[in-house]
Parts: sequence; structure tokens; C-alpha cells
Amino acid sequence: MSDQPTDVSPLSLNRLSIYLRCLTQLRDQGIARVSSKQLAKQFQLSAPLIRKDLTQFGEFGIRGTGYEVEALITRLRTILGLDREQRIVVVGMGRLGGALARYLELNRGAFRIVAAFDSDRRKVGSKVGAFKIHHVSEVPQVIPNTGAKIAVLTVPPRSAQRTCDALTEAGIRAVLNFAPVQLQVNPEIRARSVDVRIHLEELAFFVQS
Amino acid sequence: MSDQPTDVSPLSLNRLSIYLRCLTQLRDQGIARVSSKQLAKQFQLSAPLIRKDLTQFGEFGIRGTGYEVEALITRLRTILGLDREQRIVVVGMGRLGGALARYLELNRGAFRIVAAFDSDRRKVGSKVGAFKIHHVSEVPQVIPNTGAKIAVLTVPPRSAQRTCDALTEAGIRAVLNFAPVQLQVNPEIRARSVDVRIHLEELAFFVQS
DNA sequence: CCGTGTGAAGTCCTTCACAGCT
DNA sequence: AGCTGTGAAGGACTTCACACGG
Repeated sequence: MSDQPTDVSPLSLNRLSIYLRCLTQLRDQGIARVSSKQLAKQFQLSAPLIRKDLTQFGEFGIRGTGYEVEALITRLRTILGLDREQRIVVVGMGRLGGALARYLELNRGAFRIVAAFDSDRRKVGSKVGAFKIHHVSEVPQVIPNTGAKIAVLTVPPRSAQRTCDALTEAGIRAVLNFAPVQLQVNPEIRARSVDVRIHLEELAFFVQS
Repeated sequence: MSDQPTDVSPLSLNRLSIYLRCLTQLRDQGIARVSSKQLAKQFQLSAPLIRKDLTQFGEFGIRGTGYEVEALITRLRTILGLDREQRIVVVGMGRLGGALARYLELNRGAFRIVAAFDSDRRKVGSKVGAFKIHHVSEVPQVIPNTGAKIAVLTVPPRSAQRTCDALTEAGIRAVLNFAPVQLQVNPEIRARSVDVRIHLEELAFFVQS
């Protein structure tokens, strides 16, 4: 589709998101140009790393001057696909799912929730913001119509893998999983897990010393 | 304090948590022994990697046989510090903070919430489960008394850094941050950020192709 | 002169291959 | 024979140092 490199390391990709956020802040402060050294100082990173991350996608710095904030923001948004609307669905409207949905509605950037799902029949049918809650069994019918390619998965661990299979079957290409399980997915599907317990256990280890 | 290696890579450490979870499942299924190859198959990892991860802390496998599930669980819990009670505080009892607190109360392993904080005076004073909600300004007084060393930070981005400073000042040694900002902390403090937007943007990139 | 872009060096992590125990 | 533990090889990511352009 575009001539972007397709083999970008996840670490580098996550940093691009961080750069984008930081640049947006700088723009709001009225700053028009910034050097990699200045950026590096703001969040603990190294200047050459920032330059390497950026040059994967082309040369958009000006030697001797730095980067134009506005232009770089635009470029990063395009790279990340945030210039297009990204339709997402939330599966599992419990407390966490509800909180995430609310957050995404408030901070609606490129991401737009187009549907939600839950297994609790009492929740089904109600509207939250601009989208409706469907029963999970309707995933195969509803998802293809929405055109969503990204799903946020906040169901109980027991049903996570089953639900994930249904989602990919229905055309979902990427899953952000909050259930504490290791999802098994085909290589063409991208799954990212956010696991609070794993993070807490990591912190518990460090607190010991 | 113990003779554990103090320089364990975060990646390796996170895998230890994953092993622990998987081993617990195996135990519940009544499996007493397991080989690194079997473990590797369950979640997409390699057998030598599992062995390397484990041997950092000693040799607790049996050649020709594998690992004893129960013994390995005990060992991993000790390594991660989960044999002791880990007291944590939740700062910011909005929707996300509330959902996380609820989750941690239900799945109370080694982690016990001993206090919560919020800036909304209407929430202050109420009890959620076994802990009380204090006003954020009370952090300096309350935290030292609880003995908590880990904090979960779910406050708005604007106040995240300020709150984090107050927490470390009050004796908190590790912070799990959900606000979309890069926290600046001293090297003796461990901060981990979970940022939904960054993960979604990573997925948006992959969905493009 | 300043800061980007980039090959080369260095570091960290993973995989490999096999020695050694059961 | 089977599987762990481990030095050595391999790969991935980061840093360094400097050439090049503004």
C-alpha cells in the first residue's frame, strides 16, 4: 500500500508514539523547531536513537537546524496510520472495558469505537456514547459491517482465547488483550497483551532489594 | 538481603511471571513434572530460553526428568517476592483506578491494597473493600504508616508527575503508571508505564499493510 | 559551527549445540 | 535415552564517531 518499511521493531514503533506525544506538547507550547538532543533530554532517551528511529521512514530533519515540529507530527501520524480513522471494537464491557471505552471516547484521536460486546444480556442493547452494546454471539455478524480491524479484549480469562478466535474469524487484524492469558494467534494477526499482574510482579521483585 | 542476582533483564523477569502463571495452571490440572520443551510449547517461547531464565537463580531442574511443578512454583514466588505480602496503594480512584482496585481485591495474591487516594473530596472517606479512600494531600502522612512500597498511579496526565514525586517522597519505591506521560524518576525508583494509546497506535501501524 | 544521517563498533539478548547427570 | 545446564555462535538493538549539508 505504501512504501513504508514493514519490519519495524516494536520498541522503535512505541518510541515513535512517544515522540508524537511529546511533539504535540511542544507544539502546544508554541515551539516550532526542535533538535534530537532537545527531544532526548525531555524523556530519558539518546539523541542518535531518535534519529535512527526517524530515518527508517525518510529524512525529514534539517541539518544544522533540527526538525520542524508541525511537519514531524504530520509525518509521524501518517506513518502510524493516525491520519485515517481507526475503527475499534471493545469486547467485554465490565469495569475495565467500560473505563477504557470512556477514556477512548473522551480522547478520541484517530481511534473511534464503533461497537461494543458483552456476554451479559442485561447490558446488551444499551448505547454508550456513539456506539451500541451487542451480545458476544453477534461478533460474526456485526464486526464485518463496522469495518473495524482492531479489538480491545477485556473479557474474563476463561473466554479470552475463544473470543479472540471469533474476532479474528470476523476480520479483526489486531487485538489489545487485557486478560491475563497468553493468546495464541496466527502470524498475520497482531496481539499485544497488557497484564497488570505481570507488571506488579516485576515491581515486587525490585522492591525486595 | 538475599543472594539473588540484582541485574535481571526486565524481559526475563516478565517471562518468569508468565512461567509462574502457566505452572499454576498445570498444577491445577494435576501435573507434577514438566520439561522446558513442554513449557515452551504452551506459550510461544523457546526451551533454551526458559532454562536460561531459570538458571540465573540456581539449578532447580532434574536432568533427564524436567522440573517439579510445585517446587518451581514455590521457587519462582520467592524469587519474585510473592511469598511476602506486597502492600500497594492506588492513587486516583476514577473509573480505571476503581476497576484496577476491584480486580486486585478479587485476585488478591501477594498484593494487598492498603490505601487509596483521590483528589475528589466527595470520594474521600468512603471504604472500598478493606481499604479507605484518602485525599491526595494526605499521601505524606498515610503512606509511611501503611508500609506500602508499590503504587498504582491512575490520575489525570496533568497531575501525574507531581503525584509521583509526592509518592516517592513518602517512601514509595516502585510506580505502575497508567497516565499517558513519561515519568521522570530517580534511578533508585522503578517506574513502569502502561499506555493504552501507545499500544493502540502500534496496532494501528500493523493494520495498515 | 551546528545538527542530521549513517556505517562501524559495542552491548544485550536469544539460539545453538553439546557436555553431563539421571 | 531424555533433559538440564552452559559456553559459543548468532542476531537484534543501541551507541559511537564522523561525514555531510545548512
